[in-house]
Amino acid sequence: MTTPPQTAPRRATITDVAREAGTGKTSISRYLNGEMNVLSPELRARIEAAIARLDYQPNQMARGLKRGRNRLIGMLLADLTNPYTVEVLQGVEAACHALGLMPLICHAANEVEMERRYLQLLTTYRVEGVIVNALGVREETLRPVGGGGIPAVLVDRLVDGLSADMVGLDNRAAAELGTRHLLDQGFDDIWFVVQPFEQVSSRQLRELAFRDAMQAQNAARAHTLVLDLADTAAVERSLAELDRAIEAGGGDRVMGKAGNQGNADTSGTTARVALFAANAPVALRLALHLKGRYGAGWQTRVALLSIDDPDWAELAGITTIRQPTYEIGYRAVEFLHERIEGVQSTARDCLLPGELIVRASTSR
Amino acid sequence: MTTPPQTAPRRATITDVAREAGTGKTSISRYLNGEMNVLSPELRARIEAAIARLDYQPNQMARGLKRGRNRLIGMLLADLTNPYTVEVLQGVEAACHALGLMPLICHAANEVEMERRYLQLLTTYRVEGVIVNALGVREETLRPVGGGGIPAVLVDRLVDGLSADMVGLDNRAAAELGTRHLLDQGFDDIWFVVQPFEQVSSRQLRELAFRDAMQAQNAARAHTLVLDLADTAAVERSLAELDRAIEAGGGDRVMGKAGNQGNADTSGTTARVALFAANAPVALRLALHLKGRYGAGWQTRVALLSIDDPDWAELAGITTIRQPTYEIGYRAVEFLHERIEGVQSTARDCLLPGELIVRASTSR
DNA sequence: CTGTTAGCGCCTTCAG
DNA sequence: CTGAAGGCGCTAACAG
Repeated sequence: MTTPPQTAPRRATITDVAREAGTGKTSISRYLNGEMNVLSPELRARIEAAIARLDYQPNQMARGLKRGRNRLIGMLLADLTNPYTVEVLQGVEAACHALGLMPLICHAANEVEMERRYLQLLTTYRVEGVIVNALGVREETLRPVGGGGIPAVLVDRLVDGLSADMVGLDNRAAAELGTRHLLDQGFDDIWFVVQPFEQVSSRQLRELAFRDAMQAQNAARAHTLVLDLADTAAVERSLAELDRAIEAGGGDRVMGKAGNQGNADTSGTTARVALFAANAPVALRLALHLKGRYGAGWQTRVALLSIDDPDWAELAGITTIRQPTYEIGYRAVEFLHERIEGVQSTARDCLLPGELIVRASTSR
Repeated sequence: MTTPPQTAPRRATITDVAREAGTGKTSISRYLNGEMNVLSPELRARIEAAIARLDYQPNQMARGLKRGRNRLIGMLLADLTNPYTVEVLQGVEAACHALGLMPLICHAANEVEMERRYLQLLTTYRVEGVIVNALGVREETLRPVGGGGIPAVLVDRLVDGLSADMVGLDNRAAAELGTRHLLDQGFDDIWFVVQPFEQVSSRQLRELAFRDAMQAQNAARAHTLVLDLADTAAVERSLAELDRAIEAGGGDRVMGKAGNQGNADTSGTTARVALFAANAPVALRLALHLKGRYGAGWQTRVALLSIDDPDWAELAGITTIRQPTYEIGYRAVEFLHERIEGVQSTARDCLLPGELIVRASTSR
């Protein structure tokens, strides 16, 4: 109760504490680092008191400078607007917490240039490692990091030419799961809608797996539609194409595979159309459009399934494939931590399964 | 020149660059700090070359240690799951970027204990200032920060007993705007739904302003319902209460004000019920419930208006009051920056207006 | 214009 | 068990 804090009192340093405790800096340092067995209980008590009295808190920067590790790791995020990202982040934070790491979160807001700059900034702060979930990072961009000795772990997407640990959804299995569900429900004209592929490997993988799954099932009508959310005009055109297909009850374009084998199929009869969104942002855009066109009950008119399970999915009644986001984040940090501690194995992949959540939109 | 650096090539230091450029460290430092007018073009060129050759990047930690400022600011966030938070963050990042600051983002995930710990951690990293959007931070918790000389700016909520700059929505005006809109649309039995007030001043302010607005309009039926999203059972009970009110077409509880003055009111006739959500998380919970109970077209059955404008609002067709989130974040950083630069004025408030966005749910 | 000399706050030998 | 001395990478006076 005797602490009238008055004028911006310079924060106490280790020297202050040493003086206050009537000892040398070394002992304070030892205390801070938990080397209790090397301190007499008496000294230890004095130090404790001094620290409390001065409200001393060791300067992480100085410690980092000295021993070369500051417990900071970089977390480069392409898009915090995507619920997926936030969820992954929760796992990252939990793991960091458990491992005594501090994540430096950088949000590139879908701008490749930003990503580059942040990456550079991170090295400047001498982070011990980096977790990357970026849009356009190429091998060269990551050179100063992955190459320069700073360990890196990729989340959700690979970087071509870079060999690093990666953790994310098992895209192939997820796309198969979704496709099969739609086919099982009797949909036979499926449109896979995805953002421009760019450097994002997961988009490519999902689309590829979708096509493969369709082919494996001898399903005739597999379409892929690229939706560039950043380009309004392009979006309009793409959606118009979709409308035509939906309203024709099938549409005449058939991209998926070549031949329809013996399987009973629906050629001739009206096809049942379903939309397969590659992720939540796409799904939202589609839902908005469908609602505008078919009204409140659009879910019963056209089937929509999406990878990602944003909080509004339940509200909109769309079927989803939920990613184990928390675990993805957690594992990423664990991987990174191992690398920081010196593990040298070749690049590892950790592919986690998604979970199908069926809702009104696809259950007749 | 002896051993080609093969394993984890230690990052180049200023000393390395000096040697490489055949000069002293001081000149390098001068170069780094842009004191070009004090360097001969010749030397400058040599330095430039050396830096490029060594891929040198100054160590921010060391710089910070030396000059006492590391350009780091703390950003304490109560809930990244709330779109509001992410939007504010975008403004923060933009401003930081413009001012050469680096935000250290800490996500407390609605846990008061986490907030305390992060705040402490931030001081440990010697951040130059802190932007706080927390759930349960009280004056004492912020003592090591606001009191200990580190400037702090509050976002969206005040901290009792602490005098610091604050920026956020003009809650009173927003609540009035919403209330008036509902009344104008002919709703006369309005339920304000809000999370437990706890230490969150904005929740209290909104509720208070709502009641005041109702009273000013001589509107008889003003109710306040507290929805504790963290407590499933409690939520169920609260929602059941709401259902009763909605289905009675009015309900018998009247909490708002005491007397109904001369104004024409609806007593006797069936009242038109409307729900006023204090923020997006509440609105989402309400929407989910209403959809479950009244089906896809629930928006036409019961009116829902919410402060906050999450991306699914358009999809759900609910009326909202959009906050100037980006600007809130931007201003917060500007305030903080001024404080860091030494501005000493008394605590300032920056209240920004919200914007009403009318959608199906409240427009008959 | 340029280099030398001290530290910033802390940790780490290395002698007591 | 304890303390003194040196240095991490960088900047900030002072000399030249």
